[in-house]
Amino acid sequence: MIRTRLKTILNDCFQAGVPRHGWPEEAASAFTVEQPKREGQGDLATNLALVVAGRSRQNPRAVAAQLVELLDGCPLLDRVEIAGPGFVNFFIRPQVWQETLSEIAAQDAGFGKSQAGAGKRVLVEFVSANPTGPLSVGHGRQAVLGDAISRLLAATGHQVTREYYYNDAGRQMRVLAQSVRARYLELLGEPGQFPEDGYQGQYIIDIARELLAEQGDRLRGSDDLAPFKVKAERAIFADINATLTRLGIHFDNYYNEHSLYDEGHIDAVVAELRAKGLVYEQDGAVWFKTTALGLDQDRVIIKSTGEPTYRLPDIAYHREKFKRGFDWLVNIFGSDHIATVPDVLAGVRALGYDDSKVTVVLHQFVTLLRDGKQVKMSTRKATFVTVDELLAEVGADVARFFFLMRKADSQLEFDLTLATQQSQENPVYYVQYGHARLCSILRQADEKGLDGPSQARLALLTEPEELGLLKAMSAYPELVLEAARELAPHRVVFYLQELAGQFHSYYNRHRVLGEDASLSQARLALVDGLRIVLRNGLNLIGVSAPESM
RNA sequence: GCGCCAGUAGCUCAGCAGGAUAGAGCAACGGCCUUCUAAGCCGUAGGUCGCAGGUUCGAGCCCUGCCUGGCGCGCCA
Repeated sequence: MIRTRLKTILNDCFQAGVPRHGWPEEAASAFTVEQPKREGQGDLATNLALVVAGRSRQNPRAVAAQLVELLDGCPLLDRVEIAGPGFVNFFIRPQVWQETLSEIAAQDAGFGKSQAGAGKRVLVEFVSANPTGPLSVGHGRQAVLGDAISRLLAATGHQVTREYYYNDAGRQMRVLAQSVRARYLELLGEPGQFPEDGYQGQYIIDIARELLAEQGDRLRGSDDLAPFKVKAERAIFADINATLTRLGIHFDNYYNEHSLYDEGHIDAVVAELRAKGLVYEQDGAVWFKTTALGLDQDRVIIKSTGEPTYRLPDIAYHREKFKRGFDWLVNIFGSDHIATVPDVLAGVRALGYDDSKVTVVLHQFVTLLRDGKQVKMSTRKATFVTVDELLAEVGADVARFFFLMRKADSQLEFDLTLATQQSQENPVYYVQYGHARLCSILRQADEKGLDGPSQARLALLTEPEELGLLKAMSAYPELVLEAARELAPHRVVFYLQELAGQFHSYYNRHRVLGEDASLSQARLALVDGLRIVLRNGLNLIGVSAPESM
């Protein structure tokens, strides 16, 4: 917040410096304002002089001196210093930090939100697991990541639609239906039908058992897979939705791949690509000439059996996303889908859409760790750990927090031993406990009949820890903007851990409710502000902010 | 063979559009509860940022090559 204000002021100074000192115009967007790492280097610092000097062969310290002169009389600043190779360090007046508390209190739940993405319609596609089985921990990571990214985008003013794309036709579902039928027949005393690549999980048997209860043995002789497919799809989708709900995730829309066929979009895409000379027949299959679009090999889009490969509906689906009027398409995929991305983007480009409006967030895999040892998982043997099993152990808050502790690019090691500890080692509770503590102080003040938080004497907040907290709180809106820009919710998680830590430290050193009534009121204002920021941050990642623990 | 991701403290990971003397949590060691919640705090120790070059005022971050691990390279999704 303060940083942004200072940046604005520096932009003005820069514009003044261009004619007056011959600063190079093109450096306008290159300089930054940051928090220095070390004590004594001010509250904020800029590399403006270094950037300007680097592009105009001037002495950086001389440019810094010119900047300092231009800044003369700035109301935010207590003093400025030129340091090192030409950094300009800013010492902000304490009052400026203290006043942020009034803004936080006034904005309350709105603090941290912005309109940076106003008017931008963005579609976030994630999970998109076909209904063949319960969600695995890998899906869990994706679900939480997609949801948190959606929250970040919404908090920055984007108009967000969360969408789940699925396919209930095709080979996978056929095998699923066959698996259910085999289990059904086994229950009727006819074993031996289980398909080679069938789904082996217990849930298939459960579905078969339900089917048996509902239908008796009347499906025994039929060759029709439809009843098995329909039953399995319904049961599994209900299960998936229940899991997502437990994780606190809802979708605005479920997009069925099949509708792309029904509405003729698949044929239309093929026709369009064919008209552009990007399609040809070979070996009985239809190929998409991706080599003409800069890729290293052509790809089959319709198999010789007449069935499209996943690629074709994927392209048609993206075409529909654009046609539905979205300005930005964000896809969250597991890294095993990496190979499909270039093909889809090529298809989008070939159809005349701007593929720079598609952002793909690829996340790496999840491994589970228990007692320092990796938990072995296999999809085929259905020995993978499901999100439901995970939730039964650790709960939604912990699951969400842990899934967001790493950036998407990093593999995520989920330490179950740490996650199940209801104690100090667990970072989730560390942050939540901070919030509960803050609420507790406010409660105590209320119960003791003390005067509540007051903005009247904020000037009393002069302890280094207090100013440190105010600075951190003031940085929250920028943090949200950056996390949204980078689609990186882990930034919020790290911020919260840091802020909670600063507060715990402050709490142990200074007393909020003390003898001095004015000081207590000012500190209560600080406490209330912290409560708001921690709560808003936790909301942003979908983790609850308990008022007591 | 090719593509993408990763390689930073014993372990798991941050490092914010190239910035100043590289950070956190866990584990280890030593302290702090008659006072607003000890699910907390304070302190100690811990590093050739995979390796080698390059770019520049400045590189963990950018470029090139190599090494290691993960994921892919299907008429599976």
